This record gives sequence, structure tokens and C-alpha cells, in this order.
Amino acid sequence: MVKRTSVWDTGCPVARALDVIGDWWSLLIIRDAFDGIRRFTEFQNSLGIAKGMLAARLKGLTEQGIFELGPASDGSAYREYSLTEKGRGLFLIIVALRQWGEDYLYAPGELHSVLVERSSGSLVGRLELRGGHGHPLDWRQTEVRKIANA
Amino acid sequence: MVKRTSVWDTGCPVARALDVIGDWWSLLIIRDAFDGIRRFTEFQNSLGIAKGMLAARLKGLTEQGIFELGPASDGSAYREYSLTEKGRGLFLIIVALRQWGEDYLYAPGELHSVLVERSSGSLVGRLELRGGHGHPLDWRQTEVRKIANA
DNA sequence: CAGTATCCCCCCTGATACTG
DNA sequence: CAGTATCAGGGGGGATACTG
Repeated sequence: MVKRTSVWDTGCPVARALDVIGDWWSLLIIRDAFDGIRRFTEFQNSLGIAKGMLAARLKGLTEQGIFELGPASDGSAYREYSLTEKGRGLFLIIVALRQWGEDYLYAPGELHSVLVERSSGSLVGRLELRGGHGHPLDWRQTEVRKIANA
Repeated sequence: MVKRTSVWDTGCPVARALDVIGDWWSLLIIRDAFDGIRRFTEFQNSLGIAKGMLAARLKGLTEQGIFELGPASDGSAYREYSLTEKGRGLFLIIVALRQWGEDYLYAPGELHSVLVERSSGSLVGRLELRGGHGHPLDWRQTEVRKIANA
């Protein structure tokens, strides 16, 4: 097996998601997109990523339907990358990563960016696991039901 | 974990989180841990990962305080990897990945595993973005407030 | 500005063999 | 069972030069 093993066909949506955006750069690029970045050079400057890598990632993510390449919104001659609905669906993953990072990767007093509600400036609430009827749930109360599949 | 270009010090918790668990295997290992897998060989069989890779990942994640290595709970002579509180905090990230994967990576009718509430068997509810007072929020109503940092 | 092309290093990854 | 040691290779990744 020359190529990296794919977990696409394991029947687990987590594995399939990681097959698409599980590399190191993709979610950082997407995070920047949520922050309003849309142009190639903007991404490059923000991330410090090599041009070749950035081009490959943007191409891959566009092929996956996460970005779409359209005319620039400012009327300039250039084009820009914008998130599709599928790409915008990744927002909660970014938020979950952010909240975990805030909780466990910063020493008390260490500064970091925060996600706030634009209208009020108040912090966005924590994501919570809930049951089908809205009641709070602990992870221990859940289980993965496997489906018989090939 | 040595990285070619580290984004640890950018002041963004998302970047810092990805520095820790942003590689392709880590979250799959952690997903398996949430499914009850605790032993080296169980991980290896479940993931189809090379032993060397698995050993390196488990070592790194243990050093990061995500796993801890303790005596086997079944009283056998072997040891087992269990998630720390920090590791268990990653559950929402897994759930977010799962929900996105279910939404966008499966064709209608294609089978996949699902996360259910153990007591009732009903599907776990969707994660939702909410404001500080519990009101629903769209990502467009949020923004990242950057902090002046080194 | 927005990439493409190229070079090159070395890490990641996988496979196998070996050990306590 | 639970790793460690070792090896081979491919491609991730960075840097630079070049182009439309």
C-alpha cells in the first residue's frame, strides 16, 4: 500500500469528515475564511503558508465543494474564494476546536482571541450536547450505533 | 510534536488546538477511545494503523495530557490508555465532525453509524450556536475579537 | 495579484522484524 | 499482548523563480 490508508469507507461520518478536512492546513484556511479572508494573497499572508501548499489546498477544498471561486465582491478584476453552504457548515467544528483550545491550552492570564456576538460584544455561549428533546446530555449517556454495511 | 511551521503562538485557540490534535490520526484514535477502546492492539485492529504510527501518536497524546496510561480495568497484567478530562473535552469536536459528515458527505440512503442516547436509543440532538444568554445565533452574527499579543 | 513550476529536504507513513 | 527498531518511499512542506 503505497498511499496513505483512507478511512472513507468505514461507515463512520467522523472518519469521512477527517478524510476531507483532517489535514493540518485545511481548517486553518477555513477559519480564516470565516474571518472574512477571501483572496489568495490574504490567505498566504495570514497563514504564512507556502504558495504551493495554499494553491493545492484551495484547489482540493474547492473540488470538495467547500469553497467556490467567484468574481471579487469589490468589483476588482480578481477572483475570490468564498465558503459554500457546505463550507459554512464547518463553523461549529471551528467553534468546538476554539472552545477546547481555550479550556485546555492556555495558561491563566495568557491572551487569545475570542468569539463574540457582534451586536453586543458578549461571548458566544458554549456548545452543549443535548438529546433529541433538548435535554442536556453527558457523553457517557451516548453510544455509537453501528450500521451493518460493506 | 515538532511541526514544520507551528501556529501555536498566533493567539488563536483554533490554531493551538490544531497544533495538538490537527493531524490525521489523532482524532480517529480519540474517537475510538470514546467508543470504549483502550488497548494498543484494539486501536491497531480498529484503525488499520501501522504500529509505529500508533505508538508515536499515543505517546504524543499522552504527553499532551489527553490520554493517561494506567493499569487495565479488567485486572489483567496489561495497561490501558484512557482519556483524561482534557481528552474527554474533545467529545464535542468529534460530534461536530460527525454531524457535518452526516450532513454533507453521505448520499441519501447511504449507511453510516449514528450517535444515540443510550437510554432511549434516540438520536443525539444537533449542536447549536448560542449567545451568552442562550439565544440562537448564526455565524454571521459573530466575530473574532483579536487580542494584542506577542 | 494570483498563482504555477521547480528544487529539495525530511517527516510521515507503512511494512516487516524483533523483543520483553 | 504491547510495543520498539529499522528501513524504504512518497509526498508534505518550504523557498524561490517565473508567468499571465
